Amino acid sequence: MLWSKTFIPTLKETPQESESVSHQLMLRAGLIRMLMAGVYSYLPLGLKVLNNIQKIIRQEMQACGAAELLLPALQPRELWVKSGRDEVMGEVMIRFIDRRKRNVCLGPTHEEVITDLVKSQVSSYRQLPTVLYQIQTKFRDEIRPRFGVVRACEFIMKDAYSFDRDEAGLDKNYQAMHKAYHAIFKRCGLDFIGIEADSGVMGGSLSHEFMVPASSGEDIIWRCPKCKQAKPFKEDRKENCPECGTELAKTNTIEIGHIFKLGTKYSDTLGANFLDADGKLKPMIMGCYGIGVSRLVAAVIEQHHDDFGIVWPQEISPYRAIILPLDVTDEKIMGSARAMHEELSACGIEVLLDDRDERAGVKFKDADLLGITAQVIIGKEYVKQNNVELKVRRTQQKTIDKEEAVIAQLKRINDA
RNA sequence: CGGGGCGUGGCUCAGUUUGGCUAGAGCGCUUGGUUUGGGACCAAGAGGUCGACAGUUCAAGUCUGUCCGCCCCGACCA
Repeated sequence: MLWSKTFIPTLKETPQESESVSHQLMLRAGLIRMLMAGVYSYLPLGLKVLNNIQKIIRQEMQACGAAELLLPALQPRELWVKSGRDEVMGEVMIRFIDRRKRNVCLGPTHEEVITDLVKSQVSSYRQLPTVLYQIQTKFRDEIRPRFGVVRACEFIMKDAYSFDRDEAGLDKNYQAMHKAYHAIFKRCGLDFIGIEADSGVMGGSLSHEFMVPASSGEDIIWRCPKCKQAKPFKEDRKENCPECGTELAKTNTIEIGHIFKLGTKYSDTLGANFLDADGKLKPMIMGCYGIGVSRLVAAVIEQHHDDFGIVWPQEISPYRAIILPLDVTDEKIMGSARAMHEELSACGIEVLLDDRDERAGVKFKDADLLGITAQVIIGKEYVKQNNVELKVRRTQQKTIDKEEAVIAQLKRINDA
């Protein structure tokens, strides 16, 4: 991709509309722009990161046997009245009346819709378990949207739902999801904490939250600074670590995922029953599993940045590399840059070529700000010997090598 | 919703305390020239209902009132 053909409006100065690091960097690096409080546009670079995260999620969901589908965001309010959550959701759910005078709402989550769907299509124990998921936009009229994409009124969520014949089946699916979540967050380069939690409005017996330590985090967790194995706590119990006695440390965190054992809460209220082998009608045993996909982007940046900008973890970097020809009027430099761009693109490796007629300093600053994992710098002196520089964003270390060698190295990194 | 802060070209801000002539700066943008390895320099330009409405006044970016928007602290959550 050529820089001139995409849309990456970078900001030299920090916009005053933001206070958290991730929000500032997302604005400065041209990932997002605000339309109104809690509502954001994802620009090409932001969308690329989002897509990379979604790709990881899809792979791990598939690995644990979940099938992808897409449910409507526009829903009949009636379903929510039936489940009893029309009242529970209160002002958070956006409701309105359409031209046919139908009472509708924008889905803040999808337990009702999925249960209604599965109920109408599944009637036998032979069809269970069924595990479905979607990646979709949710609408929540938050009391106070903040930290940019971290608490937004319109955001992207991955939500999965399991339907089982019995508790044992639910246990199995719950464990599989728990494991998948670990895999997803690890691949996103996150340092995270799994913690047992309240089920809240979702209801049900057991739930786990996945928390990412970040200075701007809204949730506080207490954990032992010495032994990481020790169970973390959500409330201030003023206790010392049960393992080693050390005083617990306060950690600000962002919640990026939450999984629940719902049991029969929704199957009961919405009548999702199946006929079991013993000829008896029984309610399906449910679980639901959410990941805040757009919020994950912010969480990753909170953990992966330095004074110069974002430092993307390998797998979610919007591009594998950014090529920086330092003089676009120089035939040799541009020839080399284009050749590299073409060869890597031909191998399916996505690279960004900064073809802007800007001074070297501007390109260096922007490249560091964007945080793409590798930078290929092509300057006048090196290009004479067909050499280019490869800079690793994370370490800022540069190595000089032949063009072909750098291409080969980038291919190796991509395969890894 | 309660508490605090802010609103002036695309971005960052000065000017508001103490009202006064055609509303400023830096960055960005356009044109020309000189530059060219860490956000260059010179020159000439374009770009503004000073958040909105109402009021006070000879005169309002500046004073008063109402409203709107955004940010931060609390309850909610992925």
